[in-house]
Amino acid sequence: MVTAMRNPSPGISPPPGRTGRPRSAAADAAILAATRDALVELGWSKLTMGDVSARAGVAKTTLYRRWAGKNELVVDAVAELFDALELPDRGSLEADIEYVVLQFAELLRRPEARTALMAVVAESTRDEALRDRIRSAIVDRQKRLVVLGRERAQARGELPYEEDESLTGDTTDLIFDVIAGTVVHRALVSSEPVDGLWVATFTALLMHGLQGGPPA
Amino acid sequence: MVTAMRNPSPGISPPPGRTGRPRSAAADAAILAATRDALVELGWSKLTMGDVSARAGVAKTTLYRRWAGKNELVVDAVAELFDALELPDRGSLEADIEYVVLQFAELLRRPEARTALMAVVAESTRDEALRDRIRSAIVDRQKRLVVLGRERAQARGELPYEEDESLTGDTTDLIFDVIAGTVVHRALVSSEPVDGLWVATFTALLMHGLQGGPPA
Amino acid sequence: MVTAMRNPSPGISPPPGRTGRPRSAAADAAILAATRDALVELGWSKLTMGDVSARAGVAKTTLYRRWAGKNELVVDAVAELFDALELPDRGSLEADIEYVVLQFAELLRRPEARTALMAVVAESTRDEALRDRIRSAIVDRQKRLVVLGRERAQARGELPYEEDESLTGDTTDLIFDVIAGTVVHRALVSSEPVDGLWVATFTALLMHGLQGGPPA
Amino acid sequence: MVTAMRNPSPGISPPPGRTGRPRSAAADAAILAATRDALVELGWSKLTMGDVSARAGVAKTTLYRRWAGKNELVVDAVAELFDALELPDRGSLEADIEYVVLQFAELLRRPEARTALMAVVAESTRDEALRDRIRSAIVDRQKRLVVLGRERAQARGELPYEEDESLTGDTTDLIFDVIAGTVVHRALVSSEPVDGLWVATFTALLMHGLQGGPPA
DNA sequence: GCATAAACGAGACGGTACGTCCAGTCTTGTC
DNA sequence: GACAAGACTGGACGTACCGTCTCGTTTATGC
Repeated sequence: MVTAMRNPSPGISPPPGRTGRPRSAAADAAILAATRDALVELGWSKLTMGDVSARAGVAKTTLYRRWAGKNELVVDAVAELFDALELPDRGSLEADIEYVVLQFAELLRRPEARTALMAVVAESTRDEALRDRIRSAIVDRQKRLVVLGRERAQARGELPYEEDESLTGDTTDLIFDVIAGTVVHRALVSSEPVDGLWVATFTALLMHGLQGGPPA
Repeated sequence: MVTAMRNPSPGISPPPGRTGRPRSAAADAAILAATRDALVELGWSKLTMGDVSARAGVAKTTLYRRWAGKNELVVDAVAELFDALELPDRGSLEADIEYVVLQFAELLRRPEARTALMAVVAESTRDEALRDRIRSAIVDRQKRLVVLGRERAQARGELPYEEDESLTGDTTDLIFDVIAGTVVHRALVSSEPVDGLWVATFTALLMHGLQGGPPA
Repeated sequence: MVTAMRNPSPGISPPPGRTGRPRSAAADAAILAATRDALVELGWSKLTMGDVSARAGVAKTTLYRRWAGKNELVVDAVAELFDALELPDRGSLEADIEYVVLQFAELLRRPEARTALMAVVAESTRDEALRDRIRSAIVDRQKRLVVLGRERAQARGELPYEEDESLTGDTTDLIFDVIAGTVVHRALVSSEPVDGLWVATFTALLMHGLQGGPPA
Repeated sequence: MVTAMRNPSPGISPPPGRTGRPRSAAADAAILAATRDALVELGWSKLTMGDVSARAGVAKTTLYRRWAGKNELVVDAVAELFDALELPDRGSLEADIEYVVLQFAELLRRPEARTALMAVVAESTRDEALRDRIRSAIVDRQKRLVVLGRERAQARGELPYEEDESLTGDTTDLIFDVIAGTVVHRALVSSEPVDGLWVATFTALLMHGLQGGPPA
């Protein structure tokens, strides 16, 4: 199982000054939990900072001392949900892919995950800093799954080793975009179920694509 | 060129009663255009109904008489952007796919399209009616491209005819989700460029996947 | 009994042109009745033109064709309530005064009368035309009661004949203002009951004032 | 000179809790002054909460935090105008009455006073709480003038001492209603000038009435 | 008897204000 | 100096009426 270390202190860090009352560590956890609860109940657009602070039993000031705004707070609040994805060895590349796709689809059934993910992506289209934050907190962290699956498949002989190592990253990115993008689109845009049958079909397509030879 | 008929009367339709002053048709066009302009300048989250009405030279009441809110308005405003996608015959399936992917990527470079699409999808995670609206106004309309490309490929002998006709729809949906989802994810989530090289790689993967034999 | 002719055609009169569909007489009555009903139920400030038109089964246009606005409409609607005041001969000046005071107080207990009277007076402080309309439609019409009561009292020998006829009007006005003003103030500003005991006390004060000799 | 203590905290009082930022005292003064200015310029019906807040340099929220609405705000804003009325000793009851009547008439020439007074009275016909507010903020406070004038007149021997003390309040109320009501009616309803001649006539009537013997 | 022309109902229109809600900041007293 | 509390400015919300307008329809007259 892959467990990544997370920065335990989210959002804005305090200056390294030493005097004064230290920040409450419990507050961070309470705030992030309250944010997830509020996302489930209210969704992104009706979630308010005041509501989160009230749920967390914390003053609004405390929120703004740690996060710049709703976007940043929500990214941090949902990022660790995505870290729960894992990739046990199911014996074959095909099984590994099916497993991770189903796992990802299940995550997207959680309202806080689906609404938060799309909302912050939408916001990030006009906000470079937010885009970076999403990438580092969510996207890049999950590429580990693709890397791991690929290494296993290569060890099993299901996939060839990349000759030109400079392309390794590109291929990883492509596979990641195909899997993540297709599942998100199926689940959230087309609004169709990601069930066993569909996953099998999709995986077959992907397997053929991957094994069809080195990309041009 | 594919030209689809659009529902000429967007949003909320007036009751079929015949009396009273008829609604201004010019207002609809002005409002949708103003919405797109505002999306470009302000983005989704800073776009306000009052601002749109002012740009369109129309009273706020007129907006609310026709659309239930910002979500519905924006869906209609951007839907017709997607109708501009087309699929001229480039001679081969591979070329057709590359063309439509590039075209789609170009559309997603328009700020009004990228921000609006993700925002309404985010909202639709808690709003069944909005989800239906997105599907009928945007998603389903663009599946025509997949259907057309596939028919051409079958005519050219690049793809087999589906034996079980009941699967035709499912395969169309899968291809659509893979193409649209992957491009959206690459462009908006991974924030990487959709350039010629990447398109060729992606297309190669897809071609192998499609030709690898009947799915399932 | 005093019955005054009222202008049967309220508000704005149509030009004396002869062709075209004539205005509905029934509409006028329905509108004024609807206005009074709405005043009772909603009061001045919540009464709306749209509501009146709906109650009267009439289009808003029809209202505006006949009255310039809410103020004018309401003045006309309540004016005739005040015409119902009368002054039967009760045998003495004192009894006549008591009778008319009680009658007036009773009128002011009607919500449409009290709210409409004060509201249009308030509006009239910034609207010369409305002030004139109130005066001609309401105030001046009721001075007849003072004139009649005074003539009777003079005939009975209870009051002297005014030697300087140029003062007759002034004295009428003064008595009118004292009676009407005091009753209105008691009922609507001080919010105290105008009952038999109070009326007797007030009348006694007034009697002494009137009989105390010619005003300086 | 009579100076009455005013409730320093108008409108809605904050809960007696002790935490949080205290309300700005300067805001109250600015708001009431802005309200009076707006009344002069716009009159009652065109005065808006938004306009007042803008003039006072204060957010609309701050207004609504302290006053329930336009009515309550205006009562407080004009109440202190009425507190400026005073009753210096002019040497005789007659002179005292003439003085206060002229003073009151002058107050009613101020547009903010005349329009506000009648408007809130009109509204109060359907609003018990507003009626109480008017009574405590305006009406009852000015009865002090009648009480004072009467005491002086009794000290001078111009008026008898009330034998039945339980009637003292009733007589005060009656005199107050007669004076205030008559002047208001003359000025605002009959729209006639309250000049020296009229005041002398009215005062003579009132003097005779008061000296004519104990009422009832 | 048939054209004329105004009145009529319906309801959309551009505006203005409403009273509420939330964002993000500031000002207290307490820890 | 962090914290809870809550008042602060500012701005958008969605609604309600205003008074005007534009339709199609109705209804007295006068040619």
